[in-house]
Amino acid sequence: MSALFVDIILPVPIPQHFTYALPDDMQSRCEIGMRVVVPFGRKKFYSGIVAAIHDRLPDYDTKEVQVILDDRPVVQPLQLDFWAWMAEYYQCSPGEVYKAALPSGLKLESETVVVYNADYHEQQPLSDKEQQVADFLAQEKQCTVSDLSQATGIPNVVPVLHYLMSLGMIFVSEQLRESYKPKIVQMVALSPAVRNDDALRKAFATLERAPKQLEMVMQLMQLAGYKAALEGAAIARADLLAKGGSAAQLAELMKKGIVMQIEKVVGRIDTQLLDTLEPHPLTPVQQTAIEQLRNLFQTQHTVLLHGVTSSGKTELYIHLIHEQIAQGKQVLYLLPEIALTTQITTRLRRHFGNRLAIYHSKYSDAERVEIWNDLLAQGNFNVVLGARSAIFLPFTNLGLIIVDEEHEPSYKQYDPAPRYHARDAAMVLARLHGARVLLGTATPAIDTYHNVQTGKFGLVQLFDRYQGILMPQILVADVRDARRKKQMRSHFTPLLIEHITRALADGEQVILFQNRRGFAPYLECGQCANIPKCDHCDVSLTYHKHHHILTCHYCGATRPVPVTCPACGAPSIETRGFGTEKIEEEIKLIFPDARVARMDLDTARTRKAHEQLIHDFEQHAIDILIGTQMISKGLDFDAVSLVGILDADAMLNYPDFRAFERAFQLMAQVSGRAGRKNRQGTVILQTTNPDHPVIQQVITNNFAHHYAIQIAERETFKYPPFYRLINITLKHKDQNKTHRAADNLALALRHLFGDRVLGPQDPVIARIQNLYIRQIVLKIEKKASPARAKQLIQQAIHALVAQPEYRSLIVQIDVDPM
DNA sequence: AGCACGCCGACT
DNA sequence: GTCGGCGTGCTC
Repeated sequence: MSALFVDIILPVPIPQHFTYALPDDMQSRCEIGMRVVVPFGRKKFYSGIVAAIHDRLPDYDTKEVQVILDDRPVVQPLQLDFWAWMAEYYQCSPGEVYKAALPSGLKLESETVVVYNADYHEQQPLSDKEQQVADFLAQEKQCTVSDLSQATGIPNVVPVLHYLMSLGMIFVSEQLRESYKPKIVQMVALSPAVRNDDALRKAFATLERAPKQLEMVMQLMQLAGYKAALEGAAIARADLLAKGGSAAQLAELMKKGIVMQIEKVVGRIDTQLLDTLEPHPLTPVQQTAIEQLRNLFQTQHTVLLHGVTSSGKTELYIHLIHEQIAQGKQVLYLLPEIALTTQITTRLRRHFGNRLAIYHSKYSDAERVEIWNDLLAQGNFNVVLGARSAIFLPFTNLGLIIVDEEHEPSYKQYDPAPRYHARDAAMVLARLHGARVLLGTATPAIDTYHNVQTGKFGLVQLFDRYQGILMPQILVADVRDARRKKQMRSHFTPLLIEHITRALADGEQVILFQNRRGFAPYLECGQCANIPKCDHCDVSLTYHKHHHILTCHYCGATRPVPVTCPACGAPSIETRGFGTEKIEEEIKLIFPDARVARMDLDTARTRKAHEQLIHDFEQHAIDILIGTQMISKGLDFDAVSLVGILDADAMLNYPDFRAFERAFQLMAQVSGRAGRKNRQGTVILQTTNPDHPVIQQVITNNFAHHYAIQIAERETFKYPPFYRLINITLKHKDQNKTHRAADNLALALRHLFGDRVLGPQDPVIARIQNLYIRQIVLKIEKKASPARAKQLIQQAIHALVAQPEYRSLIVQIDVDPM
């Protein structure tokens, strides 16, 4: 047998595979896609993925594969192709894709464990720190380095360990810890020896003077069923003890050999069969739509379903999923994280029962591992409802990918790499599977709609609201006018106040939208106009009144609120601007009898808190809900008659070529929350600029006009979808170096790309966490080869960081930035 | 990304 | 004098 080597993907941001020798005895067992444990660096061990097996001897010394962890691949060849595409397209390392793709329970990493040497008896004089560590270890026998550091309170404990190791007092070893643990339930059954009538009778006789124990055996047999119990059926120990009786009695029964305890591995995911609903019959309009979809999918890979809110898109999805399942295919249903609420999950659960897996960040990692393994084994699941990371699951037979709320910018991952767009990646994934993609939204992304216009995507429209719900009427409240007439009550126009009052009087619910959390975006000294800024970032600090603290929304740093101005000493610190917290406070003052709640990142951080708020609002325990864009997604409420958009201007004044697109989407989406059966909802849009084209487009619900204006601008100013953007971000803690490096790189790129290079320029926030930031943007023609462009960019970056001066420069590439 | 090596400031 | 800060270089 010739020597074999394996190329391994390791979870490090180094743009290559690592080649290891495969020991002879592993050669027959090793397959592509399996996990192996390999040594990496001076001491660490990692689990990596076998990407290739070959016999090409590398020109460096190889280390050996230590263990093969799996007896079948956990990553399939098709997935590895997908990973390779992603690493290439989004310009990151294979290891970064691996890190994003696998649930952490399947990624192992070694940890240094310190072991106390029991044979060590020498007395050496030790320093305080050394004595402290020695005492702790003498007691604990062994401990991880991080636990040791925490227990002793010594931040840098490694040098101490080095010294104690040289004395022979301790050893260190690298241990892999398996973070995924199958869930085990203790079960109780009759011992084999008593599993016949005769033996059981005799056993009962011995329990004559232990009535409690006898009773427990009877309980066991009742719970398991008499006949089944005799065949060895087991019941959960916890269930048995819940019927009364003590652990001591159970222990006694085990000692007598009458019952036995068994460990059973159970899934965390509820797989019991549920009664599932048949799909509801479709309305004629929906029926037409679904037929159009089926026809288009004959010829198109991707179809856009452009349907207004409440037009029954979800019902169409459910029908299509049923069709796919009937054909033995799998379906992936993607939603942005914030839209994955219980409302949608319970609805799908009712239809697909235990065939539906839900995969997103608020589920535990152990659950994610189980979903992964189930799909790999082609077990229960054939529908996955998930956030963007669900595209990495090991599908075997994908027939359809639904990307709902297709326009959502949160489908793009920004940090850490891979900076992928789940919608675009889903289309690549679908091609690999020969599957179709359905994009759904009420407000298509400009890029997507352009693909429809050019015939790349099919289009199905659904403009009738379900069950006769009317589109809301949208009214503009002119803030500038109200201010001039001194009619504003804090941040509310008379029109908004009037409508809130009426809605409350009619027992209806109100949603107020303000896309900014906290109390006030910044503080300002009334005397000298000084604004408290973050020490590490170039942003003003946001005032959070509830916690009475100033927070930086970029690095999370907090500071106490100054009583007097730090610059001039005047006691005249004033709040400026307004966030959800301030709106909440003011609404409570104006409507003291209304039940008011706030939903933003601060109040809905956990899944529980989020669901509680939604539940309370559904149950009408809340009259007025104030929220950020969190409220614009995935929520359908029946009794919302009024939606207030408090500050439309903030969205329009954002310096980004997609600002108008996003403002339109947000306002249209939020407006979609208004409206109820049999009655028209109202949206009040507060702005200082009622004539702004985007405001007009929202009022008239005129997507076509919005698209026409936007697409013309994109073409004129060379933006997507006509050009492909690549953002290059440079970061360095020295401002001068950041600037010089950026100028250098821009110059080099101009030689290659000419005036397709923009900048360098300061990003909106020019310093985050003490790193100064510059940005270069490249606009590449759509027809040009992106691979070639990326290759040239990489070369230019390599040449730059090869200069000693720019060694610690951080360079990030963001392909198709949002 | 980790991790170790190596060179300069604030403490015994 | 050293303890310990983080700049720098390397990982098959």
